[in-house]
Formats: sequence, C-alpha cells, structure tokens
Amino acid sequence: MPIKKKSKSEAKGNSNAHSPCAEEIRAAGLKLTPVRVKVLELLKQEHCLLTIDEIVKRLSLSEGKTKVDWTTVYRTLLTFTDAGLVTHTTLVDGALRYEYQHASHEDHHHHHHVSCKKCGMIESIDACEIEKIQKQVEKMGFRELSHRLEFTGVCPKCS
Amino acid sequence: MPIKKKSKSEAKGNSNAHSPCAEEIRAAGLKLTPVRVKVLELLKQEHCLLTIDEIVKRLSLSEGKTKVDWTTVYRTLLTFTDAGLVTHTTLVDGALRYEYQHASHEDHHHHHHVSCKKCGMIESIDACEIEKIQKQVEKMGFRELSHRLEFTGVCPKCS
DNA sequence: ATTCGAAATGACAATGATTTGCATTCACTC
DNA sequence: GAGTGAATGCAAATCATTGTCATTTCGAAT
Repeated sequence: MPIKKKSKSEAKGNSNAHSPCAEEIRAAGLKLTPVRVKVLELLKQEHCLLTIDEIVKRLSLSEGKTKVDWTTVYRTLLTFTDAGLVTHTTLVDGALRYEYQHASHEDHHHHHHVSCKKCGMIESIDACEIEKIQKQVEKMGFRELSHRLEFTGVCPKCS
Repeated sequence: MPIKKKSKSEAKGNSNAHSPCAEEIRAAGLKLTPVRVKVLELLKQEHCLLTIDEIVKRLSLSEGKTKVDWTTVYRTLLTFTDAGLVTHTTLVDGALRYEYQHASHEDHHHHHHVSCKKCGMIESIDACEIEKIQKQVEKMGFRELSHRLEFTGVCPKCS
C-alpha cells in the first residue's frame, strides 16, 4: 500500500511544516495544526481585513475535501488574537474584521483604512500622519471621501 | 369618572403634541405616536450615542407603566434613520449606536467621538480639523490616547 | 516508530441579538 | 365619530456567537 497510504506525519506534517506560517505559529507557542496554518496563510496573503464569514467561505472553497468548521475558526481567531498573531477591528459597517499582524512592526505600528462605499473593498494605509494620509488616499484615486476619526483613551473620571 | 378617565386624545395627544419633537416627526412625514416621541426625545436630550439596549432600558425605567417593546424600538429607529432624523454608526466596540441628527446642521455636519477605554463613556467633539481635535481631546483630560481614522469613499474601480 | 497526555477539532446544543408574521390597537382623514 | 392604513406588541423564526463533549490529532517522551 505504498501508493495509497502515507503516514499522517508525512501527509500533513510536511505540508504544514513547509508553510512559512508554520514557524510563526510555533514561535507563538501554539500547536501546529492544518486549520491554523490555513487561517494564518489566508490572512497573510489577503492584505485586507477579512470577516469570519469570508474566512470560512474562502477556506471551504479553496479545498473541496477540507471543510472548516465555524466554531473552529472562531476559536482559532481568538487564539491568534491572544497570541498577537492577528488583530481585529470594527469598521463603519459594523463587521468585526481580522487582520494579520506583521511581526516586524509589532509594537506601535498602526495604520488606517479606506473602504469603498460601493463595493466594500478595504485597503490599508501605512502612513499615520493624518494630513499625509488624506493626500495619499486621494492619490489612490478615491472620490467622495469622507472620514471618521475615533479616539480611545482613559477619561478624566477613570484616570 | 372624571379623575380616572381622560380621553385618549387628551391623554396622549396632548403630551405628544406639546413635545418639541412632535413637530419634527410630523415634518418628516411620519405618524405621531407615543413611542416615537419618547425615542426621539431621549436621543435628543442624550447628547451622546446610544445603543438599542440603552434606549430600551431607559425608556422602560423612565415610566413604570409604559413598557416599550424591543421590536418597536428596532423599527422606530429604522424608520427614523430612513427619514433622516437619526444616524447610526459603529464605534470600536462594535456596537451599533444611534444619534439624533440635528436638523440645523443637516448636510455636511460631522463630528468625532472620544470613548473611554474603561467606562465606555462616549463624548462627541464638534471640531472637525484633526489637529485641533487632538488638542481638544487632551484638554478634556483624556489620557493614553490612541486614535482611529477611517476614510470612506468611492474607489477608482467604482468611479 | 509507538505510545501517551493534553490540546484542538467538529458536530451539535444553547444562548443572545435581530428580524419577520400576524392580530390588535391607534393615529389621522373625512 | 367612523373608517383605513399604519404602528404596535407578542410570538415565532432567523442569524451570529458561544458552550459542551466525544473524538481526533499534535508533539514530547519513550
């Protein structure tokens, strides 16, 4: 049965271990599993923010045989968030979106987003200084721009 | 039964009609009902953003006898939104919040918000120029400030 | 390579939030 | 004041998210 049977460590271990994500998952102190690799790979390759819905659907579509469970994806994302591998935010549409957190920018790196009123597409903007951003966004060809700025902090009462 | 009985038009019609909100509701082409008046009054007097949960609870507490139905509040807010009387946004916490839309500033008026990481309190900021806002927020006594800026517009593809 | 314990997974149930359907009540016009 | 269509309240349906638990899998130690 050499053709049919591959040991599990071969069949899955290989494909997992060869992914560039594998190292990161291990480095974060997490077990290396197929689902985790797939989720992280997806978030990494997709440069924009993804909803859970989008993640589950893309993972289900990409490989016919592997159907990923919603519960598992929820938990995986929670685990990744706790481990600092991904972050999540809520944009104006109210949907919670997950995003790969590039290790190199770990600490204070934050960026902003432009979303399209019509198609809902979301792009990220690297600059942080606000005026520059506005220009940058315009150069990207966006029209009818409006913006939303939200501060978060500790109020006087809570200080 | 003069004490017990008031005709409906007296009992409700009066209190409704005398509210400063009544006129606005009529002006928007909507029927004048007790629930609508109460919801709009609440949103108007509360200067900050309210979740549906908060709206229902405050209306239920304020007047013992009148219990407002969740469904009705949902529909009332939808109606108001369609009519342009209120607007809704989602802040970082992901909760959908409703806000009275001042008629006088109708068109391009927009403002920003500061929310407290700890107590969740939300205040609105009238200025729009971003640097001024940052200063203003600091003067309000907020600490550990971080901010989020989000643009919305039409992307090149959709133009 | 095999075994073992702990953790991850997937199927399903449970919860919570929001929406829908429908019968009743109410606001507004005549 | 009566009639009509819309608004309301209740119950049931739907959708998203979380919890439970038996089974499977990972990774360390043999």
